[in-house]
Amino acid sequence: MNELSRAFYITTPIYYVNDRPHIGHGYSTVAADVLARYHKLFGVESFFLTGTDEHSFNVQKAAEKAGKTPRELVDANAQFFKDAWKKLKIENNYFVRTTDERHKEAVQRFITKLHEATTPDGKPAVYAGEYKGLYCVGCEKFLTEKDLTEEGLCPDHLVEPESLSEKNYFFRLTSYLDQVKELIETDKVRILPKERKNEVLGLFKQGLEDFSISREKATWGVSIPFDPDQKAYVWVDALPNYISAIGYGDDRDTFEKWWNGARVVHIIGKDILKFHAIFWPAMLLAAEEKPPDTIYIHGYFTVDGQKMSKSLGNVISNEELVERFGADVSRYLMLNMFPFGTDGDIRIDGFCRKYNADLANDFGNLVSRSAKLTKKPFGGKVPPFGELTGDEKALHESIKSSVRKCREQVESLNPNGAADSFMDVCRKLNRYFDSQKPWALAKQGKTDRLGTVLRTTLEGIRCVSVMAYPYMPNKCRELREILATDPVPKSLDEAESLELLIEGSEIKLDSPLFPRLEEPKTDMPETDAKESEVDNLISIDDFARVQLKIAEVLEVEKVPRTDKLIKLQIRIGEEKRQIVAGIAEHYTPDQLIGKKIVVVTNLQPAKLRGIESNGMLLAASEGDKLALLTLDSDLPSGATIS
RNA sequence: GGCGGUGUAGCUCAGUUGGUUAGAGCAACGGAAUCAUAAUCCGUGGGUCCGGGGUUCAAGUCCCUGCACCGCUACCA
Repeated sequence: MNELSRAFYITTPIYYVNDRPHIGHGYSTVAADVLARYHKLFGVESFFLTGTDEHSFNVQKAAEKAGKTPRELVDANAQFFKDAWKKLKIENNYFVRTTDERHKEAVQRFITKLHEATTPDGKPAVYAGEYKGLYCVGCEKFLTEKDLTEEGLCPDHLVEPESLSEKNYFFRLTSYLDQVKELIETDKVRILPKERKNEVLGLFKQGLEDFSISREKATWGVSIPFDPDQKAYVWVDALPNYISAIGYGDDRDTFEKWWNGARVVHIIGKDILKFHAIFWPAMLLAAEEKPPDTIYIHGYFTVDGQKMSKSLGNVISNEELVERFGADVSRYLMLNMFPFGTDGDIRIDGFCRKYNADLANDFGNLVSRSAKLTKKPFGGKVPPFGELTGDEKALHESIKSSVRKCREQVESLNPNGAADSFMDVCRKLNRYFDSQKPWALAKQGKTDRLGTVLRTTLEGIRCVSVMAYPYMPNKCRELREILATDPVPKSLDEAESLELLIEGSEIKLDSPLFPRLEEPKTDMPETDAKESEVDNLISIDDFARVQLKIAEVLEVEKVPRTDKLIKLQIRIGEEKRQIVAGIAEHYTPDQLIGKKIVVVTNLQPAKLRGIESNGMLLAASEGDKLALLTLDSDLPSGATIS
């Protein structure tokens, strides 16, 4: 395959506008930016799209709460993302917002196409239906029983969903499943990394249903053209951003160029895999457009083994990282702490260590040591070549092979591999430098040979400045200015030559390119715990709504054929109740009988595995440990907690 | 419980269609060197390639089985 022979269109997900950008968003965005910049450096025409997802009931709600119009809110929030990307030196070609008129028109056009479409088995692709279900306001979606936690709550928001029924339009996904499955099996739609392809194919086995593309109650959204009372629902609104941004609705030539003429790559996180790998290609088939070529699912990271979350207060923002390391280094570190496509853990001291090992020691120090040696014998100027030996020729070949590797790795969408390729060159240069002992040559007065060695090394560094440019555009520009060459490399080909520096031009190195950092134990980018607490504040009235009481456990029995569920008969004062809890992995029935526990008593009843649960017991957990809340000293059951 | 995945040096991982002394980066240790940002270079890993069984002239690599962890998902292919 030679994917580098055609234009390149890469996208990130559009980020939900109510979120604040953190390094999770940064990760996707930097990855896409680096890949896009590499393609440009390879001479491949590229288009890089990112943006924000701005419709939803929650946006409407948040705006009301903030006393703003939705428009004001999304304008302000979208700006946070734009600012973050600016700081990270993201060079997107376009920033799509789902509230753009242009996008909305494209969505309407897309929905109209779907509405007019007939499925392969001769049915309308879109039909009206009644949707009954459990609706979580937070998720702004209907949940199925199986989505819920053991307590019957939405797993993301931990609130009980409402029972709701409304008229919706549905997309007849089931009629396209065979086609989509084949696209994936045959890699016409390539799912990377390949383990993810299996996961998607597994979803087909489980069975998929038609999905709803509209909502009746929403007001902040795109109207359904053939039924303006309905608004487009998330997937049919969000996914078309990939085509609206390149002219699906209003510029067919541009659309042709980037959608049909380019290699279309969606970079996504695993949470939206199903929608991108299955829903999106199916809708595109119905709308008579081609599916994307590649969907790359990157990993998530945890911070010190824990999921990044507002409530844990361990969210790292892009700004914090940039403040500490600068944009370029942040870009390099974000992407290279662990392999692309797998989950990884970020440790508190990991960034510094990686920075010192790669950039300060291998890269920056190489620049310093070679530049310094040109000072005396050559007056700090680029020395001329003398006669080349086998060592220089071998080095040159070796660099060329690293450049090839760089190209291959980018072609297979692996930014880590590209970083490896230029770090390899740094190591090769350090090795070459050591083996030639230029400092000894200087003492021996072998100026001719010394010049050759230094020149070769400097040329090699220039090669690195080309290969690393997509990662660290500013640092590389700085380095190229030090080397007195064009600040911006024109093509990766420049990395294959060892004779592009201008002899006699001055090398201007005043301070280390990547100064070494102390490795602090704990003061990595500080988390915004304070801020998240402020965000989470509730009033005393809110708290008072939750009724907590002491209960005594009377009988306990494990719910058969479940891993976690346990059924408890409890006594609250004189009242007896049954509750179900997901603690079987941590407590045996015997351990629980007779215990005094804390129970939420005014929770809506829920059915778990068909067993009614009237309340929720309180327990604390961290990682895989869990402990019940009990009493410090004895009180009768039924006692209230406040 | 089902399906899928993973289990290789202290850590993160590579290991092609089974074939000579199992590799890389980081960390550690020893040495060299001293141009450099206490940076660099060289050397060092008695690793049961998770355990057990099997196929084979030959298995980290294939088959069976047990265990552990992860992902998706739950009366279910």
